[in-house]
Amino acid sequence: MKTKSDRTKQFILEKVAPVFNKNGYVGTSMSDVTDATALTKGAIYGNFKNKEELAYYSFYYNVSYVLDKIRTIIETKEDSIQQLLAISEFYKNHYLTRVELGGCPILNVGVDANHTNPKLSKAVKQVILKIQDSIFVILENGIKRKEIKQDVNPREFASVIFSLIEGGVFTTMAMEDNSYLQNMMNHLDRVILKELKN
Amino acid sequence: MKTKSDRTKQFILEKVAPVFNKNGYVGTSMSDVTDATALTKGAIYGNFKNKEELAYYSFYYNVSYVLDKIRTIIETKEDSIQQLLAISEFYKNHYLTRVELGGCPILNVGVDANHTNPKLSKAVKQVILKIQDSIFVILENGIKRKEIKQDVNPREFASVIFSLIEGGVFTTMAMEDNSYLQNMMNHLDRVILKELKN
DNA sequence: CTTAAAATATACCAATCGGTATATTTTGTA
DNA sequence: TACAAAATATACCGATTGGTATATTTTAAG
Repeated sequence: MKTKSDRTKQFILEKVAPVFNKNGYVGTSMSDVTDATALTKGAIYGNFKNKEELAYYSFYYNVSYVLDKIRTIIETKEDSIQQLLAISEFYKNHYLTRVELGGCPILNVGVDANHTNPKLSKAVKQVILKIQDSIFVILENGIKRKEIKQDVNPREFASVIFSLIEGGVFTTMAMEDNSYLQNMMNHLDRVILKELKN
Repeated sequence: MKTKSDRTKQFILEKVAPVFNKNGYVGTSMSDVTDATALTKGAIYGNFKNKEELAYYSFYYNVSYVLDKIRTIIETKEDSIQQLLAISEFYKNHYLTRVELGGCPILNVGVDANHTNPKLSKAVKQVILKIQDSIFVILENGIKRKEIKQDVNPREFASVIFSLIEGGVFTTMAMEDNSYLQNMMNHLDRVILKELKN
C-alpha cells in the first residue's frame, strides 16, 4: 500500500520538478518550493532531506517523464530504422508539449550543474550514457538484422544522434521557435535514411 | 586616451566573465565578483550599474572571445567549403582551450537565462541570429560561386550547422569528454562534403 | 607640490537564503 | 472513539544576498 508520505512525495515532485527545470538549482529557492506546492517547510523537509535531494529527484522525475514516452513509442516498432525515425518524429511534435515544463532536463541540468553541483552533474552523465546506450542497442540490432549498413560505427553514431537532438532542442528553446528543432529532425531523418539505412 | 575607469572595467570583465560563464547568473554572487577581482564593492558598483549589467557585459565579453577567433580563421579562407571546414576544425581543437573558461557562453547563458532573465535571454537570441546569419552568408556565397549545390537551402542549413555545433559542445562539456565534440565535427565534415559541396 | 575630481574602500542596510526545533494537526489502528 | 504515531505548520536561526551611503585614497591637471 502507498503511504501518505509516498503520495505527498509524489505530489511535491509533480509540482516542483518543472520549477527546478525552469529556474535551475540555485535559481530555485525553498520559498519557490513551498509556493509551488502550497505546503510549508515542515512538510517539505519531512519528505526530503534537503534542497539537493529534492533537485536530484526532480531531475529524475523530469527525465523519466520524457524517456517513458519515447520508450513506449519505440516499442511499437520492430524495424530499427523505423525506431530511429520514431525518435525523430517524437521530437518534431515534442516542443509544444515540453515548453511549459521548461525544456529538456538533461540539457538544463547538464548546463546548470556543470562547475557547480557534482552530484547533479554525475546524475546527468549517467542518464546521457544510458540514453546513448539505448540508441547504440537499436543501431547494433539494426546492423545485425542488415537493416543498417554494416560499416556504420554504432557507438559513434549513437553519440551523434544524441548530440544532434540536444542541439536542436537547445536552439529551439533559446530562440522560442520550434522551426529549429524541426530543421534538425529533418536533418536527422536524412542521416537515418542516407547514412544508416541499408 | 583610455581612462582609468575603462581599464578597470576591462580588468573586471576579464576576471569575472569566466566566473559568470561557469556559475551562471544567480549562481554568481557579488562576493564571487569581489573575490575574483580582489576589488571591493565600491569599485565594482562604481564601474557597473548592478549585477545584471555586469552579467550582460560578461556575456558579450565571453562571446566576443570565441567569435573573434573564429572570424580570423574564416578570413584566411576564400572558398566557402574551406570556410565551413575551418569552423569544424576550430571546434575540434577548441575544447581544451575553452574548458577552463567554462564552455560555450551561448549555450550556458541560453539555458541559464531562459525562464529567468529576459534581458540576457534577448541578448542570447540576438547573438544566435547573428551567428546563423554569418553562416548563411557563407552558404549563399558558396551557392552563387557554384562551390555549393544549387538546391541547398542556406537558411535551413545555417540553423542545422549552428545547432549541430552547440549539441556537440553540450555533450562534450556535460560528459567532460572531448570525443563527443570530435564525433560531431566529423559528422559535420561529412555533411559539408556530401550534402553541400558541389 | 597643490588640489579638485575621480575612483575605490568601508560599513552598513533590509530582505532572503537553506535549514531546524518545536508545536500542532492529521492519520490510521485498536 | 481513544490514542500513539506520523505528518505538517509555525517560529525561529545564523549566514549571505544585492545594493547604498559615506569615508578614504588615488589620479591627473595646473
